[in-house]
Amino acid sequence: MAMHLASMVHGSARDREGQYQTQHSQLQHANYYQPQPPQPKRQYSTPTSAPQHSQAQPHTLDYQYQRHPQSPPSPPVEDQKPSLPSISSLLHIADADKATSESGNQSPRSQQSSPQPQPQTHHQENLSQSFRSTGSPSAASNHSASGSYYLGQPLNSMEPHSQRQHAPIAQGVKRDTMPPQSMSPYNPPTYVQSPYSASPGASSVTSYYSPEPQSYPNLGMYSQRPLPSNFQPQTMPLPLPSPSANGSNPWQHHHYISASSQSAFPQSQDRYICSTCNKAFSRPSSLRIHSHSHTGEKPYKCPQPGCGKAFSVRSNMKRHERGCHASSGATMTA
DNA sequence: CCCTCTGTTCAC
DNA sequence: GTGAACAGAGG
Repeated sequence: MAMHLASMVHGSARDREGQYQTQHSQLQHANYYQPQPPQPKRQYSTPTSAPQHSQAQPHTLDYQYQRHPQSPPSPPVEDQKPSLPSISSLLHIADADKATSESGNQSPRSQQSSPQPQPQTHHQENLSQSFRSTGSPSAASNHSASGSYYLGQPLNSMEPHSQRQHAPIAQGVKRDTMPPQSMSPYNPPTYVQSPYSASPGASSVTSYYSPEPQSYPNLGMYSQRPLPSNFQPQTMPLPLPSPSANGSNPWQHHHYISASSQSAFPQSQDRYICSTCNKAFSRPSSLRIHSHSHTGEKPYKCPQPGCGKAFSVRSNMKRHERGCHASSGATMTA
């Protein structure tokens, strides 16, 4: 797959000008599709789902979608983990004044490299990541091991259509307690690099697609649970506990579900839960697409010149083309 | 086995 | 006409 992506990335973007269907390539090309650049006005806003983004796509939430639930992008904070204070600084400190207790905070330079507002952020990050990982504190330190997405975005926008047909699980769980701030582990401040290809792991991981102009809200937004839809979410130690404070990890004792138990449940069940609306999906990709409804992301733009419409779902865009530009465009190769 | 992509279908 | 979810196909 990786190679596949890679190949796509290579010769795609321009190859299919008419198809603009290389999301993969998008990650490399900031302008994924926009055959026609001039589209100053917003086509429309989605009143239903994304109240806030009406103003602009650049959302507050970043969504770095990593394709591997189990190997999320190593957050920059981790990457650029506060390196130990340089010896010189230490010396300096010891020498001059320890009172400053520089050691207490991040090394000065680490801050510059990773604009981490406060250590807390890091904490919460781990927290949000870990709590669903498996409850294993160790997982917290390296959430990459866990396979969990979490869709936790500031928007409280509940699903407009409210769980269309199934709202199996999580319904009972109240995430509202989740403060937006704590929700986005990887906040924009964390990445200052280009919004595109924001995925920190882009370098190493085949961070395939990051079409949106704004970096992905990231996995922080999603939660993948190894649990069946019928499994009660009560185990979810979500919000409140501020374990980091006292060191006693709440997750520690709360066991999710044993492997054996897991096997008991069909894995095909909805395992990916949108933390925003608690809707469950059986596929990560579905969840990702779904997330667009919350974020208002519309990565797929109608290639037809003059038509600035954008869609969050590719097939919808295609359909739009067929329907609206069938006669005019016919750019569709297929 | 898991994932993404695409087309289809439903609901508004 | 469009948003959104599902299911099948393909990798």
